[in-house]
Amino acid sequence: MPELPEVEVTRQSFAGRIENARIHTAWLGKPLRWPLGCQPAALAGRRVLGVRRRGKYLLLDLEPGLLLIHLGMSGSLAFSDRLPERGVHDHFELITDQGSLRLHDPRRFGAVVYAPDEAAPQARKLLDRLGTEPLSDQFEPLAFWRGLKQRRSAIKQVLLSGDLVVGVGNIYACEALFHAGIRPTTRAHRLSRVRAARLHQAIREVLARAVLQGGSTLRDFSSASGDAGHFQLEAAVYGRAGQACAVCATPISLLRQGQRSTYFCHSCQRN
DNA sequence: AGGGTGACCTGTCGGC
DNA sequence: TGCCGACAGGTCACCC
Repeated sequence: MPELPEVEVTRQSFAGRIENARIHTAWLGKPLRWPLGCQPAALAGRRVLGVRRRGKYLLLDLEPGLLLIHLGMSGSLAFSDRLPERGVHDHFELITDQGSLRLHDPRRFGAVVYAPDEAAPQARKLLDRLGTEPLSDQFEPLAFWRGLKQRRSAIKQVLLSGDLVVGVGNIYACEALFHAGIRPTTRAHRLSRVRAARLHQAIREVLARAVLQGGSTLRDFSSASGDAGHFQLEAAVYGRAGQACAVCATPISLLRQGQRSTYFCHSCQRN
């Protein structure tokens, strides 16, 4: 479910409310992608100082410690002072004096990992390889283009790999490539500096717009406050195979790249 | 070392 | 109605 916009919207929806909360109880259900790395009971009594985001990870700064939360494909968080009874797909919960934070994740590709701090191996293992934050000033067109020049695989695969730029998943890779007029199969190293700059801009605009729209709700994503996203309603290509392109009316094409669906306009997007 | 593939897990949907 | 395969927002370990 969650790409950068969904993760950021989730963060914004509960960061302020959990700030300075004292953890009363931590509860762990079925195994997630990785083990927590500590006993849940060891988290009791700690404070939650705040919530940051790095790529698709949420970082809960504790006193002391750090919790890394990844939503995988089907995860979502809920934060409230009164949550309904736990369901079969609820697998982690932090009960605090300001409300409960609960992870719902049917496929369990998500994870909650404890690390003593950000420099600890448990955290570095997950964060070290991550590329640049696309909405930060660190993300520059020229550096992006230089990075692309070193990669021979299809541009969409490079975006999804997350080692050049983070947070771009299947939906927003398709959308950004459409807005930049670039065919998803184009080899990254063949993009000109001008087209790389166009893609750089498209990534920023698409992600920023999606955050404003509350993310994309395809099946059941909602923020930690329970609000659905609306960006899917303005997707130009994602999930629209066979429908007319809004720009040129050509039917949107569908192909598979690395076992993922790619949507694009054969006419608007060129090699 | 870059690049491609299978694996993880559950739910849903379309076709027969 | 029921069964079966394909597919779903991610990413890691493993091969060449």
